[in-house]
Amino acid sequence: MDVEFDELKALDIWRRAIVKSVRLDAPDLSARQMSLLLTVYLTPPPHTVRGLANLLKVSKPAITRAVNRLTGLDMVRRKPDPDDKRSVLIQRTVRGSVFLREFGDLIVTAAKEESSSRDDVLPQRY
Amino acid sequence: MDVEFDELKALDIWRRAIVKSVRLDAPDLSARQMSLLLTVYLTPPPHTVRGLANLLKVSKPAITRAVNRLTGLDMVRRKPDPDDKRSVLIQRTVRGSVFLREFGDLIVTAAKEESSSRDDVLPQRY
DNA sequence: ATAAATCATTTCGATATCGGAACCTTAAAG
DNA sequence: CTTTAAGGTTCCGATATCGAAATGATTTAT
Repeated sequence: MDVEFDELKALDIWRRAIVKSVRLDAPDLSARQMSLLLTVYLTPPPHTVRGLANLLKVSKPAITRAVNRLTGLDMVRRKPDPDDKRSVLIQRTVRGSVFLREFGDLIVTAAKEESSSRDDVLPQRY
Repeated sequence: MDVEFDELKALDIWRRAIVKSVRLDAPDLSARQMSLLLTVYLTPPPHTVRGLANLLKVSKPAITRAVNRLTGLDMVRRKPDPDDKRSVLIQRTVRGSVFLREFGDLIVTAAKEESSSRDDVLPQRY
């Protein structure tokens, strides 16, 4: 019961945050892309294609594609590894930091609102 | 200061949850698709294409596409509106409920983990 | 009854992503 | 030195999604 209540609350915070993000016309990132972005920003470097593929349990080409997308958005960047010229380090960017800062703020705001105002949830016709 | 800390904590919970979801090979939903799914499950019906488009501030064809995807996954279903034959109601399914239940559990679990070990995992700045 | 507005989908050409195999470069092993 | 392994990208055909305009079906307004 308590668990179910927590789950519902958690899901609702998640909903509020992601709905706001979509409404703000943020880049429409997939779960893979978002998980990669968050990993690069919130876990200790170095981050490599191989390492991210293992962590997320997806193929290396899938990581390459996600990095391509995020690089196109200037949210991460590739840096050749000086110690192993086969390897590429995935690093942060200013834009990525800004995006995640704002996204974090959306979550915090959503958590604070937490079922106080229901203005934005009511369907149109009533 | 406190705000930044909360944001970081929130982002890290988000990271843990979404990384786990990706690792579990859950459907790779986009932000739009996830926001639509959560809205259908957590806000009061009825849900229509038009209403969802207004709520998420995206075009109606974008909603149609997202509903197509989620329908293919059997996570929502279309039901013709008996009162207005132009309209289509987007409704829940068993599979969608199960998915969100599990996803909610991932968030709750991530939130519990977070409070225990954070210093080891988080970088100094983001 | 006719015209206008509404709801959702379809179409269009273009781009993005899919999984998996093949590829290239570099590093390590023999 | 040659061979094998590792790291990452590119290729392949196929599918998915993009925004914008057009379409079909139904409802509302004149």
